[in-house]
Amino acid sequence: MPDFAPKKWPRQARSRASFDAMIDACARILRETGYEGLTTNRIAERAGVGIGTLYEFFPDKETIVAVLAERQMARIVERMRRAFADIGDIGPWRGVVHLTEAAVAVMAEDRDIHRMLLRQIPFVAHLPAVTDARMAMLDLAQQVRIAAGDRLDLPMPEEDAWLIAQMLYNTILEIALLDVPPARRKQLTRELARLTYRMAVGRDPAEE
Amino acid sequence: MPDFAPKKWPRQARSRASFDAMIDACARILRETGYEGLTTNRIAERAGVGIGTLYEFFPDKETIVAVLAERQMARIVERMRRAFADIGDIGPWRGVVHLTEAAVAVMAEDRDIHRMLLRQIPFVAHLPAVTDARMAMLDLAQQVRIAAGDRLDLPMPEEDAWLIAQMLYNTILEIALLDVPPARRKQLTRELARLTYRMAVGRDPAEE
Amino acid sequence: MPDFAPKKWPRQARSRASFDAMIDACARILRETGYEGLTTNRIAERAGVGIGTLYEFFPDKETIVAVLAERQMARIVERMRRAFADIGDIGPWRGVVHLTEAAVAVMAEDRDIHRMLLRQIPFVAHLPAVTDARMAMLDLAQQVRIAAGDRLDLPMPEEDAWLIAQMLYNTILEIALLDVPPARRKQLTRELARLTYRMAVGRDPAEE
Amino acid sequence: MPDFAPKKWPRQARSRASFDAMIDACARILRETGYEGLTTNRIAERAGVGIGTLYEFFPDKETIVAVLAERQMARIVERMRRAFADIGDIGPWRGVVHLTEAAVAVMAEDRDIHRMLLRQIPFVAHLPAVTDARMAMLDLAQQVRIAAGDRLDLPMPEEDAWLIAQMLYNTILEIALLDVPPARRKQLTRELARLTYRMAVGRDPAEE
DNA sequence: GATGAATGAGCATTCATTCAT
DNA sequence: CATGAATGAATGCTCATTCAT
Repeated sequence: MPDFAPKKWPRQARSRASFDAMIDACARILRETGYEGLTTNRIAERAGVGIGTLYEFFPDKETIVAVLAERQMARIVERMRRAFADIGDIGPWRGVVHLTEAAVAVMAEDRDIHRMLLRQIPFVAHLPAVTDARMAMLDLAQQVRIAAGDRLDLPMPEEDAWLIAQMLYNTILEIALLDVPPARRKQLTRELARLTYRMAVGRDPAEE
Repeated sequence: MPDFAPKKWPRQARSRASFDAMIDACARILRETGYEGLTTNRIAERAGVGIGTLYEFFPDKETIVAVLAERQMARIVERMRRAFADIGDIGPWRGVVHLTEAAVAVMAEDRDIHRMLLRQIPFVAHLPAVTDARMAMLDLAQQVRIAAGDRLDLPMPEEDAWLIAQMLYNTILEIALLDVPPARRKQLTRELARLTYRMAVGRDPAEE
Repeated sequence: MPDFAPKKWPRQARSRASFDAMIDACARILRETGYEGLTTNRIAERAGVGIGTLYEFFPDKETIVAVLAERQMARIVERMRRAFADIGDIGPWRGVVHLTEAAVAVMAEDRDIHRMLLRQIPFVAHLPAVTDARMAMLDLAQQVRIAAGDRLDLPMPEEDAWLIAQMLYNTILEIALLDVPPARRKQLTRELARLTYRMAVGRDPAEE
Repeated sequence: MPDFAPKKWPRQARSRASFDAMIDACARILRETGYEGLTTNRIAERAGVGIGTLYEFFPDKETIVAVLAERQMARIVERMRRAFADIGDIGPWRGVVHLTEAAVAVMAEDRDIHRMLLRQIPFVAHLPAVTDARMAMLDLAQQVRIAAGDRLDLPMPEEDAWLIAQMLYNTILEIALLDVPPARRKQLTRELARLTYRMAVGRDPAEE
């Protein structure tokens, strides 16, 4: 797996503007035409820079996509971090709901770009930034476990956490990409939280 | 969404051989070089037929992939059908385990091809044959519900079934594609069954 | 210049039916899709015969078109022959008008097919059948000369006849292919006859 | 009807050279092999540029031909303009002769290329540049009328002018494409002028 | 540092024609 | 006689990438 690193990072303001414009153009083209409409020449054109400049910063097309994906994932991770900070002592069940809702919300926000990135461009799923974010679901799973106090009595804690993380990641994404009204999405999200709680704790949440 | 139907189906033995050889060559090239190495000329060459013959049967490259995917999905569906027939009265918990194991087993069998098809070629996920198979997971979810003997008391049956189906499909695929020893895969599968049971029934299976 | 002769002419009724069906299919496809939509496979299909049968009769695609063109030209020539026979002693000016009108009428009748044949398929113009028909205009030019009694006093009779023939052929075709109401076409035709008369005789027709 | 415009016009000297080389290669190949031997790869090769460069400037093969045709037509129009300017007060009959001779001369000059362009490539006839040049014959027809000093007394001035223009355009082209010695061509041209004069004025030119 | 003209390997696809049955 | 499955040379065109300016 190549590492998809830019040839150089922008140092000065002007460079940074070009760099960002290219990432931005990439996102816009992706939204408008999908991955098969994405060409390096088009990116440069839409970014208002020469094609030569593009290759000054990026070694190849994939890297531009990778950087875009990393930025998106960073946004998601950041938002999740805040959500974790939020939960305080609102209680275990409400904590789970809050985290799940936060996750669905961030991914749903830039729905189109995430759909392209995560569903239409195979190599993106293998980007460290993405697999890391995915593995971050383990924390959520862990959280549920804690929420349950000491009652988590699954026989294979590690494996179960991994499985729950898989299920959460995929289903959160699935819900987030759904083209339905926000209310509907919230409904499904809550129900997903309940199922997650059941999985981890073995019974329904007492409260609510 | 085009319908990816062959221009014509083979009628005679000779045609059938060519047709199958092309589907087969497609699978082999996919395994060896991935989707970006798959070209119509290469398929024809590897199948030992002229490129013209390929276009005699298939209107384009995608359709060959689609037919390959359909065949694979048909194999899976068939195997699942047999698994459903198997369960008889082995009891609810063992039934769930049996079905989950069967699902993982079929998908794992042709692991490489399924990885390419379902993870590397975006449009395959939208093929009717694939979405149908995916929706068939609803049956498995339903089965778990029945296994629970009326004890299923989730507040939104339809939504919950959909969610469970999503989780099962994605996680089964995830496990099946894992490059681990069969024993490990079996372990994870069993654990997935347990989590599924918990989700649907709200408690651990009594027996085992 | 190849001679575009069929490999064999149909001898029996069944053959003749196939042969005609192919010529016919050729005309229909030409009308519907133009020359670039004309393929031998399509001709065979539309004619309801196997592609092999087509090549049993015709050595190549061009020959089919050539035979179609010949048939059309034969129709034209035949009609012109009748028109010549018609004129009798209706007087020189009316004779010229009659012949010109007849020519425009035949070509206009199958306007679409003639447009394709004579304007879209370059080699058709060089077919003997076509150049012959074209040269037949010399007769019409001659007729005008006779119509003028002995007053034709052009200095280069042969060259003038050739020039008049060129002008007549091209302009008759031009008028015939015009997509205008028949009345308009008739008007232009009459006017063409007048100009022709002027050219050949050097003054306007006395009668009318 | 597409508009056959280049994707971009050459701006710098180097571009201009490539551009012209391609148009030139197109003309050469046309002369040597006819339209069916004209392929984009061959044009690029003969022009000494990469095939990519060709598509940098032209969206498709047709457009190259169209630009070549436009250049040829421009040459013709320019020459005709000069011929019109020439006539001054040389008298009506000599004016007509001069214009007709000029028209035949320009077209005959690049005989081979015009034959290919105007007789072998159907779509060229429908190019604005060509239909415009054709309609310019109306001016010549008009000129003849003026030359006649008000004596033109045809009943349908507009229609007659159109008819005369058709006859002139087609016959001038016919004469120009003839593979005969220049003297012969001149002879026919003069005779054509005489016939035109007769048509328009109704009598032979007095002078000469 | 930025540019953009130039590149060319490579791809999907067509269609006239053959020949074994 | 008729067939139609099979052919493959050839075509138009794309696009990631380079490098001279």
